[in-house]
Amino acid sequence: MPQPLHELPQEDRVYRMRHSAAHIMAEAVLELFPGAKFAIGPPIEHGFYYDFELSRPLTPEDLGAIDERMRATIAADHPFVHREVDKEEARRLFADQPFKLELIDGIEVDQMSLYEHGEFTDLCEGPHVERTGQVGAFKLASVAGAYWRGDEHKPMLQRIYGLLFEKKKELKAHLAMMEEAEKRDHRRLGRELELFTTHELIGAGLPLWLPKGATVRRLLEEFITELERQAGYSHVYTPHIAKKDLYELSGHWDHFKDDMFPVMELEHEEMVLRPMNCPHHILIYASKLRSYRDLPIRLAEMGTMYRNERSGVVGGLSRVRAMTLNDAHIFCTPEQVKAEFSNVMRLVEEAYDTLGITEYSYQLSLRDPANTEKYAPDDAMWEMAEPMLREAMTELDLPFTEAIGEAAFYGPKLDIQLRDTMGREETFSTVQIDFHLPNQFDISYIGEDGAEHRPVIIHRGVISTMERMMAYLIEHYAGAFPLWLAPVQAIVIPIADRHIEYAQKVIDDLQAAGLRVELDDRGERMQAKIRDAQLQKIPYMLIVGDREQEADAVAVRQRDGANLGALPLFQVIDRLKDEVTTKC
RNA sequence: GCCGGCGUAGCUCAGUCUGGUAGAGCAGUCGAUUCGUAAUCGACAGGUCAAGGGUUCGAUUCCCUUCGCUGGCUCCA
Repeated sequence: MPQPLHELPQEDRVYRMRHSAAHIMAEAVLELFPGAKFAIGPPIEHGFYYDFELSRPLTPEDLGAIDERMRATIAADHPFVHREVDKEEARRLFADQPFKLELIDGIEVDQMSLYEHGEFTDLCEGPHVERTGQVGAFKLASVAGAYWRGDEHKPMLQRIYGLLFEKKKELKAHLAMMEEAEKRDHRRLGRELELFTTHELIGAGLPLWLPKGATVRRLLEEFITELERQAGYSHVYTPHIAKKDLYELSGHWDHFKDDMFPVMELEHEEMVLRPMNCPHHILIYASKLRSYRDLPIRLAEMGTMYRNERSGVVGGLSRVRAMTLNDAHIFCTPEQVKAEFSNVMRLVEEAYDTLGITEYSYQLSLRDPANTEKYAPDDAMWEMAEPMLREAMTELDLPFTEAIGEAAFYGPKLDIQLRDTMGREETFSTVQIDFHLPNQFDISYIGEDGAEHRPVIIHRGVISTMERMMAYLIEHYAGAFPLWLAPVQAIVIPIADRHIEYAQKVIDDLQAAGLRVELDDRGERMQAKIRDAQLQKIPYMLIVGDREQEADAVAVRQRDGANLGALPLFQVIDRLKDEVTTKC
């Protein structure tokens, strides 16, 4: 006897509701589009989807009609009935459903599990709710294209996404949360706060950093560069282009060509924009004879590179075609790999801690053994590098998941994943163990024994690309950067024109103390100036009127609305400088 | 790259379905106001309706192409 729905844990109940709603939606689509072919429809985070092949594209208006049919099914409160048939029977039942037939052929056992409600039957493992009336609160969200079985060489189907929660209140809360998330979308705040912009004439994925955004970026770069300097890195500069031959040697041309901009023909050579910085750094390593005493050598650079991302994926700052990576390559002996790896992880933790990044996950990105042509062909290398990373993570006692097929072409990676406000996951930090490129470039060091040895390269990016980190931080702080990162740290607001002279003196003192300040000397009322400063998310508003002028003071209002009242100017300067130093 | 959706002033959006060359708020400029913790008042200015082509007596509106933005899919820092 199955357990009644209400006795199940909440997680299981919602899972069943989402799964069942997908069936109900498929039924509605089949009714409205006779002859529709349906593929798969699983529950997902926050809801469900179902993929269909239809005679015409779905419009947002179709969603209304589908929604209505679904509600009728829910009101009818049909029971979900489970039964099992053999393959032959299943093939007969789904004779006009090619996707289902393909699924049936792919199942090992002969027992086919079916779920029915009303007139609708689906090939499905379950489990489901008991009756259609139990599916909870849902809303059809969007239509999208999706490849059959996630393979871009297979036909593209139409996917309908739905949101579903057990209670209406939860659905409403989720919708409100999404609305809030939209307000912190870095593309929107980037425009409102004048951080970056784009222009058609420059091109997709090629953002322009405005003065305020550039200030934040420069501070980030200075921050990480200083951390690296303390951690024993040497910073270098290298050009953004090189001969194509360089990338033929490295293997990029073979494995990464599709992501590179087309070749530029010069008189006698072919040049390319670099898609990665490693070859340049390797040639710096190779520029002189190295001794084991020199290792590890840690070469770092804000490395700007160019990738010909497919047009459908670029957008905002998080996916661009010109990007600057907080890059470094550590050349070390095999014995030093683990220690260097844990040093990098410590650096990541320290950087994240200061930037206020607390939610992230570790992903061990491995090659896909079933698809080895995507990767450097040296099996022995992979068999050595992958366990090395796994062991290092275990020794550091850090939890991680493993992702098959996510490795770089030259080696496995440890990726650190963050989620944006809309819940999309992206790689930020990455640490890669590379035994491949040292061979390609035939680099070496002289060991204690006087013989040549092959170094290992650790590729690592700590705070990702400036673009992606900026996108993350804008959303993370909702544009309200902590004082040390704020492009404008304080704005001085004179109440009337007769206070401008004193306000200018306040500005001078603040600037002399190294603070980034602005003067609002517009002929507006103080309230309007406060409102504008508030919308610009400036951390401190320093208001000066007769009383402050008299006392060599400023009235301090914080971005969160707190009014600290009049304080002596020198005291405010100390307070701000202190807050900048502690980066909190 | 693929499947949808969208592109009207710097920004947010009316108007497009039912073709007759555009309107608001905010921002901007100018003037008045000189004000005590989230929007002072008034005037002015601002648009080859993304670009190109087609249909039409006539296209912002209908059709096609390109570009850009956007939600997904695939791919990735």
